[in-house]
Amino acid sequence: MDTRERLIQSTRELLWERGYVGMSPKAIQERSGAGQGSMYHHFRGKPDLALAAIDRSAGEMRDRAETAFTGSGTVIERVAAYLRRERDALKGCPVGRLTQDPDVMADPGLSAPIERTFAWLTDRLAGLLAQGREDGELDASLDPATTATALVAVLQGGYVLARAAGSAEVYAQAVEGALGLLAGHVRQP
Amino acid sequence: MDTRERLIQSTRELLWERGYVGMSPKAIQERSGAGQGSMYHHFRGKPDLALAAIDRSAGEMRDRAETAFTGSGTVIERVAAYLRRERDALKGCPVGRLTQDPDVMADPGLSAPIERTFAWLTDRLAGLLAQGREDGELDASLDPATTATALVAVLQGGYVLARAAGSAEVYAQAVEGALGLLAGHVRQP
DNA sequence: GTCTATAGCTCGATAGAC
DNA sequence: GTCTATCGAGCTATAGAC
Repeated sequence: MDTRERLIQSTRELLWERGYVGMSPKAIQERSGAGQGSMYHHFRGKPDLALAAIDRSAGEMRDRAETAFTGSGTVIERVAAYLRRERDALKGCPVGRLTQDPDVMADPGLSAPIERTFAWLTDRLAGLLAQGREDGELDASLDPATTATALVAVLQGGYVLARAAGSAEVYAQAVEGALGLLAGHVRQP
Repeated sequence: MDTRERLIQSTRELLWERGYVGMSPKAIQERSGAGQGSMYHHFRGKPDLALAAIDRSAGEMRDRAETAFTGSGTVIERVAAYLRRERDALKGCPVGRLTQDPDVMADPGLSAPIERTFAWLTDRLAGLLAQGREDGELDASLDPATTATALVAVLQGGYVLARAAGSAEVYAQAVEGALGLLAGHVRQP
């Protein structure tokens, strides 16, 4: 891995662990093994480096979701697979956590990829639910858009509750609760 | 409002807006109008002041929830009233947002009130759902504990999505999606 | 109780040698 | 490309006068 790549990876880790306000250029340098001059040669500064890191994390999050959504099985099975996918619940969502960072949200360049990622995710999931409704797999009364938003919110809130409790199990409970609620809208074949 | 109280209120605001790592004693002093010496006379330092602020915010959050839970109406009505209660969605949850703060979670004294608050909230809501099930208002298939966790997660995640989208409306959509899912488990009278 | 002064450190960035 | 030196500002806290 070259220096530029190591800088991006270290920044991704630090943004995940400490957020933007809690992350210093010095910490990035120490973790990546790059020197001061090296960092400022490859990137204009902290915001520039953070943007590269955020773009990378957002792209990865999107790719993983798409993999689950395009998997095999019924709509409900694919949604369940996405929700139950293995996650490091105690670390939180590397993208979602940045919405709590004042300096990230104050910078339109940094907040835009976050906004796009969640807009895409919610829309994609809503499309999947709409398809399940058309196929007769899901109740006609189920609203795809609000339901999709609620499901994504369960994941993001699950991280919050897991961290609050200091237990990844709480995340799993939130997911099972959501799937239990969803089960009431699945039509029996 | 005396100086000590102004310090606590200013700290609550800053923790809400910027989190613990993003909040400096200097900012607290400027917002509260208290001087350096004054702040360190009333509190031992930043962690001590933050603890007082967190305790206050957690207590308020608990009181508001309890008010909704003990209101009039069926269980579903009270749960809906709690979920739909007016909130400043774009500001996020003053307690939940602290779970993303590395320095808060690294300090057991600061994280304990957060853990207690969410444990209480989830348990209280689970008890309400259990009662609704006993009363025949809710489906017997609904698990109170996981459902309660999912509902609290929808709120916490709703804040995340609202901030990501820059729109309080997204929070409302998450709530309506959750209530729509819950509706499938309400027994018709 | 509140003030000012000061400490020692880190922040985010720039400069210029190699 | 990477290094070291340096900058001005802000950080969290302590000291001691009033």
